[in-house]
Amino acid sequence: MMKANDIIFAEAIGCYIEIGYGSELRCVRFIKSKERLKEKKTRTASFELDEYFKGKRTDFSCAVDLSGLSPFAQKVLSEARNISYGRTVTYSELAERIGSRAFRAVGRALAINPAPIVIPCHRVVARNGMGGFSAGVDIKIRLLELEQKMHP
DNA sequence: AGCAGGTTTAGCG
DNA sequence: CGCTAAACCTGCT
Repeated sequence: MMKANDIIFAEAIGCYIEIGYGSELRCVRFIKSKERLKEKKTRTASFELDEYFKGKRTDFSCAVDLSGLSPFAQKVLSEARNISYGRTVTYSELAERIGSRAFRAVGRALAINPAPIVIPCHRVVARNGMGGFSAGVDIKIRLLELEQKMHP
């Protein structure tokens, strides 16, 4: 299928989400726009994300296109997908799950995550608290709060 | 080779 | 208890 972009508004975190499609889901990114954008949903992933932000969905059916990433990064990201809704894991724990002690490299792999949320990199936190987030820690916090609220 | 990264842990003040 | 400093791996220049 050819490439296309959808846009949805995530009320829970107060910003727009752009979803890029290739042959599979290719990327997800956050848009902090003041202007009102027009929503566009042409694929299932868009609807699923929309439901997610309303707290009605806890998992995604779509595959993510990880080609182009290093084998290590692919391992990290696919393992990250196994983290269940409302749960958090530390960087070092995620590293152990893929049979490595490279917690720091894990952070690096998560930082280049092409599709946040679908690949729940926001559920990976530092041992002493929050850790970072490529799109801004504020968004990470909002996401975790959303999941906390639906999964007490 | 060398450096920096979404860390971690130990060690000192 | 809060802060600095060294260490663990991987990916880019």
